[in-house]
Amino acid sequence: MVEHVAHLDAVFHALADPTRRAMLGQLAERELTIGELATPFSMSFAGASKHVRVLENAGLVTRTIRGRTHLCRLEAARLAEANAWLRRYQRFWTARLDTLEALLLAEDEAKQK
Amino acid sequence: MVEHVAHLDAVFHALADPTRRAMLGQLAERELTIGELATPFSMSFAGASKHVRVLENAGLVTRTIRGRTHLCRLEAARLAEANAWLRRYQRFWTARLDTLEALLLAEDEAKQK
DNA sequence: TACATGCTCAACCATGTAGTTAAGTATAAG
DNA sequence: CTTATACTTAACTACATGGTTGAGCATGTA
Repeated sequence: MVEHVAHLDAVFHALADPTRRAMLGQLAERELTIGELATPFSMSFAGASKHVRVLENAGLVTRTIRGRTHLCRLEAARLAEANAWLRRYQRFWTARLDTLEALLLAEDEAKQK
Repeated sequence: MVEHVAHLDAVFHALADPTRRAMLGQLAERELTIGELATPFSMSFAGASKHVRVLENAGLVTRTIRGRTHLCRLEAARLAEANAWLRRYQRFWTARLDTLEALLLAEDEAKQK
């Protein structure tokens, strides 16, 4: 919980682009190759490839090279970090989730006993 | 839930900088002037002011001009939008919060009766 | 009135980003 | 062996970003 800071820079930057968010949306359905990720967008192949690279560098996507195709998979851990950061502010927009958080903490304590 | 897309660009971009995230952290404690927001950082006043402008443009901060000082307040609605976007991926990193989500839904249904 | 304070704006610099095209590499298929 | 496919890399353009300094504009204060 200390060098996550650099992660957050990369993750939030990666998420700050609609093309990349859409790519993650696709990857939430199933693993896709670079080509499959590129086709929905009116953009050169190389351009899409660069977006994938950004997602990869942010740790949001992992790549498995299989022959000449590169299979991409959604990697959620860094999304969880971003979510964890945001959760610190949840009390500002709703009290409901505070209750849930309390439930979680209680659950954790129960487990630790 | 349709032109939120542009919001998300701005919000995630604003969050992709450690200085700005730290500023939000300060604003979570209490309202602060631009000067107060600037002092913790080894950066010119004008530089800090520009960061605040970015937060403001992203809708994360509102400003109240009071005499010659500008009071800044955290505005959480856009953070909530970002969180809502992330929540769509929660199932990928934990099952626990799915349960909580189910609880919330059940709660909502109970209230609607 | 004069001066200090809080902040913005404009101009500038260095670097980064998003996109392109073109060429190169490796793998699969004929 | 030859060609098509999947992808990367490099070079380039245009523009955004993060930072600076210096000037300017209100608003307090003496």
